[in-house]
Amino acid sequence: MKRLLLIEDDEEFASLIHDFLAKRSLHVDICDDPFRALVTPLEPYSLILLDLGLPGMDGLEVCRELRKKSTIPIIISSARNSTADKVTGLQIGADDYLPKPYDPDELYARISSLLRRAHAFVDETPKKSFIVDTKAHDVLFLDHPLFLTEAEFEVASQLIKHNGNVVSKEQLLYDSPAISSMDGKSLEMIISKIRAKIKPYSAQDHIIALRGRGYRLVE
Amino acid sequence: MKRLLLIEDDEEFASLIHDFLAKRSLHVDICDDPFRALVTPLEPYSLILLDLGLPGMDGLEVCRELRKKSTIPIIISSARNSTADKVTGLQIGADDYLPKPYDPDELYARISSLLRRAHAFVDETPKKSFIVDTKAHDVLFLDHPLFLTEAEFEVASQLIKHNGNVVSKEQLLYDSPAISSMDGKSLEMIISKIRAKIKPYSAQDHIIALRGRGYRLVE
DNA sequence: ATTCATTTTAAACCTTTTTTAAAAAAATTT
DNA sequence: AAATTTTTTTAAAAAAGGTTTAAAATGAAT
Repeated sequence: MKRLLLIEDDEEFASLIHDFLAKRSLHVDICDDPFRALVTPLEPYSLILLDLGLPGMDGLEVCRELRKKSTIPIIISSARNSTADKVTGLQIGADDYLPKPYDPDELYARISSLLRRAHAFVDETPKKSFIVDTKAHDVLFLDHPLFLTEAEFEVASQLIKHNGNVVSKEQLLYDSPAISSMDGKSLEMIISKIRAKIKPYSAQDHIIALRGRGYRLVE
Repeated sequence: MKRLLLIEDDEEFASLIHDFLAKRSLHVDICDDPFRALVTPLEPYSLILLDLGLPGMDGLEVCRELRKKSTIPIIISSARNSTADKVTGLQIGADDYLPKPYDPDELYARISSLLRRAHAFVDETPKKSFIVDTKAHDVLFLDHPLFLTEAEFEVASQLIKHNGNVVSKEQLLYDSPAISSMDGKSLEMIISKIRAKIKPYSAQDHIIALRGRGYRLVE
C-alpha cells in the first residue's frame, strides 16, 4: 500500500482527506508542522501533498526545501490560487497545483496520474536479498537466517560488503581474521558450505566464481 | 529546442499559444484534426497539448488512443471542466487537465513541471550497444550478457575502450595482461569466440578485421 | 575426558578455458 | 585467374581452476 505525506495544519480537513484516500488504498500520514515535515524521512512516502497555508513558515519555502532533498512527487494545494502562486509553486519543483476548494475525486485522479508518471521510470530500488546481521554474526537471505559459522560468516560478509564486485581469494582470506591461516582450498570449502546454506531458499547460485579472479555475490 | 504537438481546432487560439510558447523556446506544431493527430509520428514531440473540443471525434477517445501508442506526456485543456471530465481525462492517461480559460503563464509552468518530471528519468544519451560490466567482468551487448571468459573479456574491453578505432593485434595482446603470453594464433581464436557469442543477438559482424592492421569494433 | 560442531587438509572429480595445429575461407597481389 | 598471404573456423589436447567429498585436526562445552 502506498503511503502519502500530507502537510496540512487544518486538522479536520486533513482527517477528511485521510479517510477519503484510505478508502482508495492510500495511507496518509499527517504532519501539521512545516519544520517537522522537513526533518521527516521521506523514504516511506510515494508522494507529498503540501498545503501552502502553514503556520510559521511559507509553504513555498517548504516545497523548495523538500525538493532540495528529494525528487518525490509533490502536489501543492492551496487557497491562494492566483496564477502567480501557481506558477511559482510549479517552478519551485511542485508537480501539480490544486486550488482549494477541490473535489476529493479530482485529488485522487491527480495523485494517481502523478504516481503513474513518476513511477513509470523509477528504478524500483530492489530490496537487498543479503543482509549482514552483525549482532547475531549471521547473514539473512531474504529474511531467512543462514546460521553461518564464524568462518562462513566472515567470507559471506566480505562478499556482501563488496556489493557485487569481484573479490579475489587472497583478499577474502586476508580480510577475514578467522580464516587468514587457511590455504587456498579451504576457502573453496567454505564457499561450498555457504552455497549449501543458501540453496534451500533459491534455485539460483548466488556466489559466482570468476575463474582466476575470485568470487562475487549476486542478488 | 523542444517540440510540442498542439491538437486544437480553434485556429486563432492555437496560433496564440504557438506564439506565446515560441517566446519561451518551445516549438509548437498545430494539428486541427483528431484523426490526423492519431497517425502523426510522435517521436519528435516531448509533450502533447490536447483540446477536448474537437470535431468528429471525442477528445477523451483521442487521449486514450495516444496513450495506447506512447507514454508521451499529455496535458488536456478543455472548456468542459466538470470534476467528472477531469477525473476521466486523468484516468485515461493524461498527466494534467487544465480548464479553459487559462492563463498562458500557468500553461507554461505546467508544461515545464511535467517535462521536468517526465524527463527526469529519461536516459538522454543514445545508448551504446556494447557495455562493459565491470562488476560481472562481462560485456553486455544490447543488454544481453555475453558470458565472456577472462581472455575474451579483456580483448572485448580493449576494443570497446578504443571506441571504434582500429587496435593492432600487438596492442590487444600487450594491453591484456591475462593473454599477453599468447602467441599470434590465440588472439584470432578469441576474436572468433567473441563473435560467436554476439551472433545470437545480431546478424551483423561487429568485429571488423582490417587486414594487416588489427581489429575494430562497430556498434 | 568425551562429545560435538567447526575448521582444516587432502584427494578425486569435474568443468571451463586456453592452447595448439591444421584446414578452410577470404582478401590481396601478381 | 592463379598464387600468396592473412584471417577464420574447426577440432582436439593440455592446462588450469573450481567443486565436492571424506576424513583428520582442532577446540569449545558439557
